[in-house]
Amino acid sequence: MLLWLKEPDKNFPAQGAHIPKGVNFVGGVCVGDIQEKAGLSQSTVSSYLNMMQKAGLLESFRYGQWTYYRRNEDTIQALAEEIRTNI
Amino acid sequence: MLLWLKEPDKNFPAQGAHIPKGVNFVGGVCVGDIQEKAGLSQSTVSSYLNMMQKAGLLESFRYGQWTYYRRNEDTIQALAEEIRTNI
DNA sequence: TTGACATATCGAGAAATCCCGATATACAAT
DNA sequence: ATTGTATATCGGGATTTCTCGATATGTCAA
Repeated sequence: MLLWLKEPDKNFPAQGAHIPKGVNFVGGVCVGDIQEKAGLSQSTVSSYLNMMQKAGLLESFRYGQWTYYRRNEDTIQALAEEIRTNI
Repeated sequence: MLLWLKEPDKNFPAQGAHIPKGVNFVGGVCVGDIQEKAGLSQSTVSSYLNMMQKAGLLESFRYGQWTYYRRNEDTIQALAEEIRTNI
């Protein structure tokens, strides 16, 4: 999922249909689309995304009944760097 | 264990008492010393080390009844780099 | 307010991983 | 040959992770 979210346009249908005007949350993908691509149950995908958000790897914004997730590049890169230097 | 093996001198007793003259395997630590430090059973540690060796993260050499393991920096660094660039 | 939809949470079975004791193997010293 | 020591392998119980269906929560539209 993390890798898919590197290229949302390539891996998911166009997003933002339910995002209100004036809001800026580029690169976010709603749970349903991620779930469909993953082929896992809705509950599984929802909880994975939630975990990754709590871990800081993703950030999420809710618009109405939709929740959009996108990568938090800062923490992802920090983690990658941490691994690379300390492993 | 991987991290301990970054600094064998610091984390383990002096090695090489059973390594024959003329052989060059610096930085290797025998299973028994790793097991003692880990506080896990002998079988567990042995199998972990074996797995890591099969995965390419460690290399091992046997001298008599002793097996010495040390880090394979090349593959470890390659893995780290792979993670950093593709995550 | 009711019904429909998107997502979140809960409880639990299936599968994988962790880790052990018992035993096998390999080598060294007697 | 036999014994002792270091490591490897095997079988299985305990724990954790994975994943699901059922249900709850929140939101929109009629």
